[in-house]
Amino acid sequence: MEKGSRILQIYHSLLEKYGTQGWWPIGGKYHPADYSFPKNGKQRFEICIGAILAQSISWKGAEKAVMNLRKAGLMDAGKLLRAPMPKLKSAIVPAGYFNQKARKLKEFARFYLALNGRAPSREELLSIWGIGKETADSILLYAYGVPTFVVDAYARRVFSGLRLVRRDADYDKIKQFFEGNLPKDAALFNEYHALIVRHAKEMKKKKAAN
DNA sequence: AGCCAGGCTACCG
DNA sequence: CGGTAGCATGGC
Repeated sequence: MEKGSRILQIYHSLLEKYGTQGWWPIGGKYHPADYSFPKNGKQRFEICIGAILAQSISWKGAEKAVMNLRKAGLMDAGKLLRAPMPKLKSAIVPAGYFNQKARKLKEFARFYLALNGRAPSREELLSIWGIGKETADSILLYAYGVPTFVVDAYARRVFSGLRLVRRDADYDKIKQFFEGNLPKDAALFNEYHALIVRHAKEMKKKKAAN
């Protein structure tokens, strides 16, 4: 069997095994099998902020920081941009790296305002300080519904374990491998990414139990 | 009690 | 160029 053709099969078996995941919580709630988010600009901005806050930290911490920002009235590009640094930093403490992330949020807020409602390109996102490939792709897929595949450490681990990608393959190469062997469908990419993470976590649990 | 989480930048050789 | 220290917190 050719490697690429297994990609869709694996998706179906993961979906059968774990069911729909509802990867991105909106308003503190998960919405499995509903790919219609974001419903408005506020939700869209919040997903972008969450994507930045979630860098190299458990989602739990990022989520707490998102809640704090909302409570502080900062879940708005203009307000976030004008917020005093100490206030911003203290709100995002649970997400770790608060000095760096405060700057990242400000840089993103400025960029977001300048978009004036239009969708950004991947290039534009990558040009922002603090936004790398994975965060850019997460924003495109989850905040804008652009069918772009999000590669993360889990995808690398799972698929190099299956010998389908090289463990040291570069980000865009892995991304192309997925995108080139799947229908270009945002809902599918959304679910697949979530299933990969779910699967990786299940494997880890199993390993820990041994 | 250390390791690792839904990464990225800066700097080193 | 590729490799890696540094960034910070919290859960296990």
